[in-house]
Amino acid sequence: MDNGSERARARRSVKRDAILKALLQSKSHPSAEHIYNLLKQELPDLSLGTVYRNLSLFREEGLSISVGVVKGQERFDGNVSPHSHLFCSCGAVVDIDGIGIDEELDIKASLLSGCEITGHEIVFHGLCPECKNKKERSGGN
Amino acid sequence: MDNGSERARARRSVKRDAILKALLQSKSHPSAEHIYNLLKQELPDLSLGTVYRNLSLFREEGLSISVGVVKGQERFDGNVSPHSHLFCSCGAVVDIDGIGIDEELDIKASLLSGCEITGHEIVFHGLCPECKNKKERSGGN
DNA sequence: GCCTCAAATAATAATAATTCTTATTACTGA
DNA sequence: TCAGTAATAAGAATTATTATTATTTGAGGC
Repeated sequence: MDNGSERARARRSVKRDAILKALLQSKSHPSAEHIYNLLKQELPDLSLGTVYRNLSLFREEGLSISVGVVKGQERFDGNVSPHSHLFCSCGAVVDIDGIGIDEELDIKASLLSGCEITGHEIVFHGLCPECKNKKERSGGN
Repeated sequence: MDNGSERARARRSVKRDAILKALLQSKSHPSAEHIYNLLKQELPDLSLGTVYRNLSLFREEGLSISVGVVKGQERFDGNVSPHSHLFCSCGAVVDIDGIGIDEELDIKASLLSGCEITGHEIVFHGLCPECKNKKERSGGN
């Protein structure tokens, strides 16, 4: 087989690399705008459209995932291994590691629904550590 | 009988009732636009803003939930009892009933992360029955 | 039956996120 | 060097959602 076509995609690109690196290093599950603001300093001629474009590419290539939409903005994660997230009412998205994925659930759901299930994720709701502390300090609970 | 203050809120509103009824009857987890198109026939002077406004109210009042954003559009569900959903790549959202919520998970996640967890949901990915059939008929597995 | 008040509504303007378009630039292979 | 291709920036266009404003509706008191 001819991997010329392979070589043809996803080569050279300073900005692509910077966007991917920023995504991989971030723990905050950033939005496109978030990454744009982060990189604008070191890459002043970066455009928001380029960030959107590359984030879409990463997702298609399996280099990243979308963890959901918060306040209208899509949030991304460079950690593609299966793990869970908590969505805080303040807008923060927090990794929840250590919750195993029960593959039996997919089989069960498939039988129950007649759907073809390729996987699942667990979405937690509540308060991130900061908001939890703030609430406790102000007398709640 | 006189419970004036009760009567004072959420009384009269043909449109509110129609929107709520459409949401409760729908199994497709409609978007605001979806409901608007549905009701426009019987209520020609319904406005999209009214649909958005009432869907927000329902969510605040606990009469409905948001199940997520698909292709930029928020999708709602009048079934507020805990249950799971499958998100198909075609945009369909399918109820997955019969998957119990494991409350132990919330406690475990809380201990693991330092977050305050108020609940969780399971989000399945895959193909809805229609897309599954289509795929099988066209030869793929 | 009229009047007043408050809430619901429609229409539309405004806003915000995302996608699309176009021209330009940079790299690659011949 | 040159042609071809992909990446890019900038901004226009699109789309979903929210905010604003004036109007309408219905309830209750007179």
